Order: sequence, then structure tokens, then C-alpha cells
Amino acid sequence: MVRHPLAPEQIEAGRRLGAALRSARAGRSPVEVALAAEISPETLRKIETGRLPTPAFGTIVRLSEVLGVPLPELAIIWRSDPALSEAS
Amino acid sequence: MVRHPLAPEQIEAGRRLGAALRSARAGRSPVEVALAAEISPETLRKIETGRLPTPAFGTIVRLSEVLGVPLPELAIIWRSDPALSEAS
DNA sequence: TCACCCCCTGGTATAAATATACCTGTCGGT
DNA sequence: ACCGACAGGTATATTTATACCAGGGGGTGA
Repeated sequence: MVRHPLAPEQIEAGRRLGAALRSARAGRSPVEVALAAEISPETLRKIETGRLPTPAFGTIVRLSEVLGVPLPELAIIWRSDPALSEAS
Repeated sequence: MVRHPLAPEQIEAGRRLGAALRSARAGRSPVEVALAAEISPETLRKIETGRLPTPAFGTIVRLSEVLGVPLPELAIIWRSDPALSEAS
């Protein structure tokens, strides 16, 4: 295999990331945020809904700036595997 | 067009990011770091040389953890456009 | 009620890029 | 002579990023 399909954990991580970004957008217009982050509104929506689970680094950097969410916080959300905290 | 080709600035950003990651790896073995970050050694080398200019968010997150480089620092490196500081 | 308008969902489609693997070769050490 | 790190080429399945579509709800105004 030349490129592994995304693992279920990564898809889950993408869902958490997207949900966090959407809640961070709060009341702001989706098009306004997307254009400010220099991505298309379609792409922003797919990221928020988790249909693009692993966006490019630069895309997340721009979104974190536009939305005012610290990058480490997004990293924690992305890494946090619910199965781990469950197995305490 | 369905997806824009990478802009020259993004390729430059990828070069800076890769160079920073390589210098952060310092003396460590490339395979050791790659496996710790759960990516293939080939991929790590391509990121370090800038041939993968915009890696996935999770890939950079794992590398920043393994190498001990703070994520915001990588973001700054990625964003810093030399043309901007030149135009002071 | 009806007509808009905006946000949102989920489907299809497609060029460009990632992530992986293999290969040939160079350069320093040992 | 060998080995590990490195560069760069080719190849390919999977994914991103973009765009379009048909439609569902929730307002608001005529």
C-alpha cells in the first residue's frame, strides 16, 4: 500500500477538531471567516463537519489566527483520544 | 480550477518549516524520530527537505511533540514571509 | 401565505498534493 | 569495503481543496 487510509482515530480527531473550530467561530459568518483564513467557504464547512479530517498545517494555522484559538489548544483537542481517558 | 497549485510563498514556507524541523532534530537518527512521530522515514525526509511543503496538521503536531518544538514557534516560522520583513 | 435569504447538510466530481515505497547515487566515518 | 545519512527521481493509493448541486429549516418582510 502506498498510502494508508485514515485510521478511525484520525477521523474521530478530525471530528473533534472541526467541532471545536465551529464553536470557536460562534456567531460569525462562515464566508467572512473562510475568506479571512484564505480558504473557500466550502472547505471551511467540510473541515467543521469533519469531512476533511486532516487539513494542511497552514490551513489550521490561518484558522487559529482568524478565530483566535491558540494552536496548542487545537493540538490537544486533536490528540485527545477518548479511549485513553476512558482507560484510566 | 478545482484545487489551486501551491503558491510560491507556500513552497517557501514549507522549506523554512522543514529546515527548522531538521535543525530541531539535531543529532538524532532520522528513523528514530520518524517512527516516534508515527510517520515513515521517507516522509520525514521529504518534509525536512521541503518537498512536502504543506503536511497534514496531525503530522506536524506529532513532530513538534517528538522534537520538543512548540507548535506556535512552528506556526511563526511557517507564516514569516521574508518579503515582509524585507519591506520594513 | 408566499417569497426571499441565510445557514446548514450531504451528495458528486476533479486537479493537485500528501504519504508511502523503491531506486540510484554521493559523501563521511569506521 | 562497508554503513548510515542524505539528495532526488519515479510511481501510486489516498486525501485535500475546490466547486456545483438539491434540499431542509429558520427568520423576515410583503
